[in-house]
Amino acid sequence: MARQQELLAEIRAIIHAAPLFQPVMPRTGKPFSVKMSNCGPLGWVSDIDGYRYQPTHPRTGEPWPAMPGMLLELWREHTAYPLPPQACLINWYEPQARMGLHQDRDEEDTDAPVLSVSLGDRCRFRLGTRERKGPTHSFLLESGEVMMLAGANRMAFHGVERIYPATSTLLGRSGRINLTLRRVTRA
DNA sequence: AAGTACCG
DNA sequence: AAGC
Repeated sequence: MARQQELLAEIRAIIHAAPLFQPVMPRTGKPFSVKMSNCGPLGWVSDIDGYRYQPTHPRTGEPWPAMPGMLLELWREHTAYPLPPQACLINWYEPQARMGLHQDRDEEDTDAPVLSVSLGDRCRFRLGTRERKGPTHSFLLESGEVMMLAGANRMAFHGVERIYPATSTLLGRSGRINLTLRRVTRA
């Protein structure tokens, strides 16, 4: 719990420097229901032109804040990957926010696992296979849980079906923060 | 046309 | 209403 509070404080400082932005779907411009920011040398963004990783914030033009040491440690402890993560995507879910089924496929390095940390309210998470219409199952994810998508699951479709408001007091209000650590380039 | 981090 |  104290570790979660400590991590949350780091994330709040990051969001202060690199404000949450509202991504939109490529081509259609439809806004996502989640808000995003990033830390680390690269950040994931989505706008009318497409999905990509870039070194700067789309609105401020500033480099993303540094990745907190705690996250680098988590990566080292949980993945046995030789290279450090380059991007930490911060997804902010208001209670009504969702994330449709998708794959994380904008990374060159698809051997590196994807590591996710949940903070705040519980959510129902859905995990499938590498095929969009493959079978899926869903389960609860709660504050403090660390989930790794590796091996056969690295390219699995996944999404967030629902947030359960007021199921955690960590944030001081309803909502969920998900941190997703990724290695982007190969070397 | 597929495909889809949108949508129902 | 979720789970699909």
